[in-house]
Amino acid sequence: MHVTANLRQRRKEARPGELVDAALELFVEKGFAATRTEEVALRAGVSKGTLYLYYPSKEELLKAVIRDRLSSEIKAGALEVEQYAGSNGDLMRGLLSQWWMRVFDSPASGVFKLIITEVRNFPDIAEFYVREVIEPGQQLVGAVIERGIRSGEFRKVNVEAAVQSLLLPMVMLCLHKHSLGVCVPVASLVNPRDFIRQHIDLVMRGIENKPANKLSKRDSP
Amino acid sequence: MHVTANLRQRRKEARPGELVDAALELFVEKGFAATRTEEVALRAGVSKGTLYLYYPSKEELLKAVIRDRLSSEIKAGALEVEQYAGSNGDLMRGLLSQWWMRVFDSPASGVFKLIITEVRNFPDIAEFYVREVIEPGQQLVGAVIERGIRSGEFRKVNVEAAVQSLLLPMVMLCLHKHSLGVCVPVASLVNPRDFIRQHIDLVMRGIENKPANKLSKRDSP
DNA sequence: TACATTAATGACCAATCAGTCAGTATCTTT
DNA sequence: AAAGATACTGACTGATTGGTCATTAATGTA
Repeated sequence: MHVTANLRQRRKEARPGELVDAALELFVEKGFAATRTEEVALRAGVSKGTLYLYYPSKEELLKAVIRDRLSSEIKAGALEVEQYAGSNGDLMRGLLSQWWMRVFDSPASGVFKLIITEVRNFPDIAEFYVREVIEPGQQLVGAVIERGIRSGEFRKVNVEAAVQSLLLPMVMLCLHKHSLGVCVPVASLVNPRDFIRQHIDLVMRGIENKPANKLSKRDSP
Repeated sequence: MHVTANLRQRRKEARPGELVDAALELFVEKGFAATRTEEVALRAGVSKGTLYLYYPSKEELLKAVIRDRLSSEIKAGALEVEQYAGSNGDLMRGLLSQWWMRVFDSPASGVFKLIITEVRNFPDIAEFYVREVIEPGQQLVGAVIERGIRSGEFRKVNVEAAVQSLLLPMVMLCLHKHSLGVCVPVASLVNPRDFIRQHIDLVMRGIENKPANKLSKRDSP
């Protein structure tokens, strides 16, 4: 017989992470207001009471979700830029593909949807998000563009605008993945993997100072 | 004296539109689940009972909002393309700025947020939206690009990808307007008006076949 | 084994809210 | 002016759910 089925376990360390994982899934899936706290607890394998042992309210749980799942994704890649030595065009291509592969297929991509949907009801999340994600991200990409302009590799484009042109479609695909993409296969809209490569090529061609080459160069060592 | 203050009015024709307007505002503002039906009724200037006289349930109200506020915005502009005579580059610039001015400052921009946030809970909205908005929109922009390619004015880019690169940032700004933009002045992120102009220029430069300004190109025009 | 500590539970409560309906006010017709 | 038709109202209800807390059980300690 399954005595283990209703075995009560004490795992103080593991609970917060499991609760936050479950909450992220459900908040992204159904929205904050439509998600019941008991559902979150159940998916995390505990009872509702236990959830309130670790988080004082549903709202605090939401804030924990956003803080935890973002902080892990922010820090990576800033060093990457400082250390890189090749051309700024290649650096940019590498930086964006890297970011894309790390974020799009991870649960972190859901945080974007969470922000868009919930930030208006919880304004202090906005301040955190702008400070911790938007500004560092724009800074990073903008710095590469500026370096490219100074070196003559890039045209004198408006840096802020170019940053948006590069990043917004990528963020938008993350949103689609968790909304329309669930109902209609995303592939029928665009294949994310192919699109990102072509998008970067297209916009970078608008930024770079090269004469119009007809072929992309794939001939490095 | 203001007897008119609590004057009961019978305006069968005007109610549905007013209810849908109020619902769009509130659903975009607070989300579908967090909006109370009585709040919608009050903002529309009627009682809750009246709302249920015109819409059988909250969910049907949501579907009416999306259908009504989109159908008005879809039809415009398809003719515009057929009739235009100038260069495809100028046509595209005109088409996108036109769309942008019509949508961004109108309540219709909120529908994008509504779709992203609620479509997962109401999958039949997805099918409608893809058929009525996404596909016609992509078709339209894609057709201009294809015409430009055939005429030699544009490079042989991947049409679907180029469409996304052009449109997704514009949609994303509509989303921001109704989420982060309310908390943090959008201007501090980007000025939408300036950005759109520069965005179109940047991406179109990646699409068009012109030589890069001063630098030489291989073959003659 | 007996006792102390505390992680985990789930029945419970108070508040909220979608949807109803018996009744009221306004308009139309005669 | 009276009667009939109907747009409108708002108090009410049943169901749901965020949050609580007395109780239970797992673990550590002697």
